Amino acid sequence: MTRWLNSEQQLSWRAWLAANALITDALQRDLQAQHGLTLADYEILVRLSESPERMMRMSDLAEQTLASRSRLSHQIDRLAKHDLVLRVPCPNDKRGYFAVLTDAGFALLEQAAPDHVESVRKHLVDVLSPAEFEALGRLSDKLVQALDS
Amino acid sequence: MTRWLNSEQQLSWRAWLAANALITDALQRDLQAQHGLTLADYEILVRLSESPERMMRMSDLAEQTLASRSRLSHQIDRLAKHDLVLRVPCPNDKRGYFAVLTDAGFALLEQAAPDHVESVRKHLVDVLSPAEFEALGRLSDKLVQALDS
DNA sequence: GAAGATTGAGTACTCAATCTTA
DNA sequence: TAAGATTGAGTACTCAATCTTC
Repeated sequence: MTRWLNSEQQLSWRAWLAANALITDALQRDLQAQHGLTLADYEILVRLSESPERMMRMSDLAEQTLASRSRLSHQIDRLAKHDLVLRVPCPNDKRGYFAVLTDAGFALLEQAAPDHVESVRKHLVDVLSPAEFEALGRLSDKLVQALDS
Repeated sequence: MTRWLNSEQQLSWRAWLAANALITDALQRDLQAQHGLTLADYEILVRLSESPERMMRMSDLAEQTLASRSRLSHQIDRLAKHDLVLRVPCPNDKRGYFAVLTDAGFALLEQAAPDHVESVRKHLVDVLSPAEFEALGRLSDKLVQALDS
């Protein structure tokens, strides 16, 4: 027997869907218009910039950015074509590669970051009170934990 | 001067991003594997099924499903190719078209709906307490309201 | 045989240009 | 000129197949 959602749950569910789609689109539009990057591109640059030597193994990067390996591979192709990242073979494991952030990539990230933070604040963080935003974070984290198992 | 996010806000922000991506992917995977539909396809079928005569103007449908007109047009092409929807010219406004849910489309939706609800419960609704899920809905709704203005 | 990573074909989305009627 | 809707070209993602090294 199907346990349908009641009408309040329906509304919550649709609000969640809509918030996701609208905010993601808004952030993506800003980032694209201002710096020619997709959100996924931006995430990659951020992760690399936070890593030692500004490099990460392809598989680790895929995992952290929630992308499939295949998708990441195509994405790195595109970023490499614009000289924002570089592929370097791994000396220890000859199957592996590192993606390395170039100086140009780092420079672009430094340019984009303030605008992106502003955009995240405008569409998400500053729309809620600090307590509300924290609550949203806690709920989101709970959902993530559940999915990882 | 850029107002960066503090480290707690960073964590909340990343949790929100991750929850979005993971849950959307999980729902999409289930729907695709079980019924060969994307989430966007499903939304279209739902909206049509809830409308009088099971039909809607293309522009209204685009607005409700948060798609661009161009994207909706391509999507309806694909759904029409599988005989799940149908295009019908609007008699009052000769510029306009209706998308109409076919019997086959309705039947597929009836098949898919129970599985999809189960999937939504499993990955989202039932992971949280009723109060938590309601809170998530309220916060999401607040975000949506803000974006609409 | 399994893990790291890439490839190509098919599918889906975006953006600007276009067509038609209001 | 605006609005409703579509089109096609370019770009991005998915899935299964492949290659290489472990």
